[in-house]
Amino acid sequence: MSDLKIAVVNASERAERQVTTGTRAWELFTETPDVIVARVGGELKDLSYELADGDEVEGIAIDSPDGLDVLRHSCAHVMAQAVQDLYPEAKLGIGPPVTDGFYYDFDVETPFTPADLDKIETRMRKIIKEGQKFSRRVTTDAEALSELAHEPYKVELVGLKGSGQSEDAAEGASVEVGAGELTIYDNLRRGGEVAWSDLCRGPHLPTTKRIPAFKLMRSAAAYWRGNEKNKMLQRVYGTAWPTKDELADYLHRLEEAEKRDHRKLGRELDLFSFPDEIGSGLAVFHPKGGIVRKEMEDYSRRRHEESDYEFVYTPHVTKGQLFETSGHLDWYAEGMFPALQLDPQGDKPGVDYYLKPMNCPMHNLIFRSRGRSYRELPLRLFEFGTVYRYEKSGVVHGLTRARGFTQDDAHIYCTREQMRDELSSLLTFVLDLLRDYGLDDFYLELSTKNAEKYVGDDATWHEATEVLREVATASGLDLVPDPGGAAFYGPKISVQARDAIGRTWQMSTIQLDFNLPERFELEYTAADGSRQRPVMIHRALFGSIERFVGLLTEHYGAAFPPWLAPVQVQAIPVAEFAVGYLREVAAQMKAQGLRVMVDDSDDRMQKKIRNAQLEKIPFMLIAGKDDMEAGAVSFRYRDGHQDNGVPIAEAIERVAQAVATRAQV
RNA sequence: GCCGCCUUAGCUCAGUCGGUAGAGCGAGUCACUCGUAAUGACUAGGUCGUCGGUUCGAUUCCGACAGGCGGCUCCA
Repeated sequence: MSDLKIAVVNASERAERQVTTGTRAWELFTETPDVIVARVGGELKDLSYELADGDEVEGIAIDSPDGLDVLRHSCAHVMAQAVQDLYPEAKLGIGPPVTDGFYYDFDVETPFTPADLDKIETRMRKIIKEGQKFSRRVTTDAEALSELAHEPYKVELVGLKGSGQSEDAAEGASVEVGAGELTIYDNLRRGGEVAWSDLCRGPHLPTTKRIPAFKLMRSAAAYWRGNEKNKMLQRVYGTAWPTKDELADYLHRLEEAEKRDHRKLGRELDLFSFPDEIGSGLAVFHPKGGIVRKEMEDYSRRRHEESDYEFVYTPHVTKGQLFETSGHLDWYAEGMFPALQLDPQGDKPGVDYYLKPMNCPMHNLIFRSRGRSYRELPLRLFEFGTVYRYEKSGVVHGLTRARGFTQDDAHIYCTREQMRDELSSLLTFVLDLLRDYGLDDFYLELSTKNAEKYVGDDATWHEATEVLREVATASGLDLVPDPGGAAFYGPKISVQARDAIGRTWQMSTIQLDFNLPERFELEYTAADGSRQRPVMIHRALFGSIERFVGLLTEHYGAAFPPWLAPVQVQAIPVAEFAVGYLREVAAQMKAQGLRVMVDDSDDRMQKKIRNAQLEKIPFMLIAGKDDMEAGAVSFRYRDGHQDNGVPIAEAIERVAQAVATRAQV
């Protein structure tokens, strides 16, 4: 038996240790029970890993990002074991950790019901209680293939690994088969008996008992290897946490998110609806939602005016020829509503008209309507343009994924020399405007050329991409690369925003287009009299106004800041005698353009307060005898705090000020 | 588009093991006039998503379709 020199490291310290041959990683962490795996030389290893000379070992706690992944991955294994215990015919797909949880895919005859999930969960608790050991075993492709002969999907993964394709086999497949050696994990009962085995790269928790808290969430179908041509498997989603409290917090967060659902709030607060009679994915805005939307649009319009955009209007339908020129019918016909055929003559087909899926072809026609000079550039054409896309039935979702929506769309035509300044000021413009709507947590994504699918020459792509990268970097925001993510016609930056409860939404896109200027043969006359092709930039800030209304509804939980609130002030008389007095005050506020309602219903005051509270109105203005005698009013805010006896003029000023500064109250 | 689940009053939901339905909120009327989250009483409101099948009889069972929800795929 010889001695090994190893080092135990963590973020702040490094300790050299001598241990004997055969020492296992767990022996280094007996004092730190929250360590569940070890990182050795950059790779995560089971705690049963046998140390080698020179190893640098870091204990990974269960509540660290890597630790959580291991916990959830192990929990997925326990679930798969439970499923195969209960349904022996179930074939295993893959079972990786995901954000906040895990899933495992199964091929079963009949899909799981909620009652099945309860049974599986009960079985899992039993397995966890047994404290089965996750035991790693190295195997060969041939051995694995024979051992897993009854698991067709695992066999397929082993085959893909052999051909070096495991990385793109499926999202999550790399947790089953890695690039290196092939391993199987046996779950051992106390006596050493093998309870269950699964092809897996690991690492895992030491035992099933180390799963402190979990819950199965739902089952749904998913295509094998994410390809819709493949068979549908049944996917069971679960979540797992280092403590029961964290599980409870997580479930609470989901509940809170549900309360903010814009579809629910839209109905409750009478903002918008989706009448079946109109069709799936097509919204109508009610008066109150109309105010939110109009305020958003009005402010956006004003800012665009200040930034030298010119406003254009274009129709919603057009002859198919336009979309042949633009290429939309080649590339996106499936996503467009079918053609309307006009004026068929006997057996001769008529002319096909299409609802527009994008505004750019129309804007190009405006550019092309007469000769353009370099003196006009950059030319910025802006439109709230309503477009229609035939979204597949399963993806339509409230205002966020609709079949008819309005883009705050602009196309900027500039010279190649102007491109850099234009993009730079554009990004600033975009971020400033989003901030004015109350979003302030952003990062950027740079989508670059897909080598398989693109038009235009490499030099242009390179230049444009680098300009986008410089502009993005200069913003100081995090920049996430999205290699190969660009559309075929040009690279783009997209702005991602985090909302009040930490969810990210893709917001604005700024996209170069090398395709349409060619297809439409756009030209301007340069200073030297030559004809030049302009650079074309597509940009939308909200993407879709409907979606942005939905996003802000969820961001604010419908408690909009006063400037966006459908009703800014609800005036509530203590009793009927105060109605006239409040009408007087309300009239003065209305004269300043404020949105005020006087609740003169015969409800009791308490009920009126409750109603205004439920409607999330920013200012309640209450008056009774005391206020009337003092020429004052009393404020009550959404958080319940009060400010009594405020002189009328001061009260009006307070509200007007909040609206003017777009403050939240 | 694919898989599963769901659809009863304006909203949220009970209910009918096959014999045409009920609550709360909301709406309307009346009474009450009250200082910070629900005053009381009464009234109206449903061809139980649509169409077809089984049945003496279907809101209930079966099928198709539409719409919704959760995922998957997709998102110019």
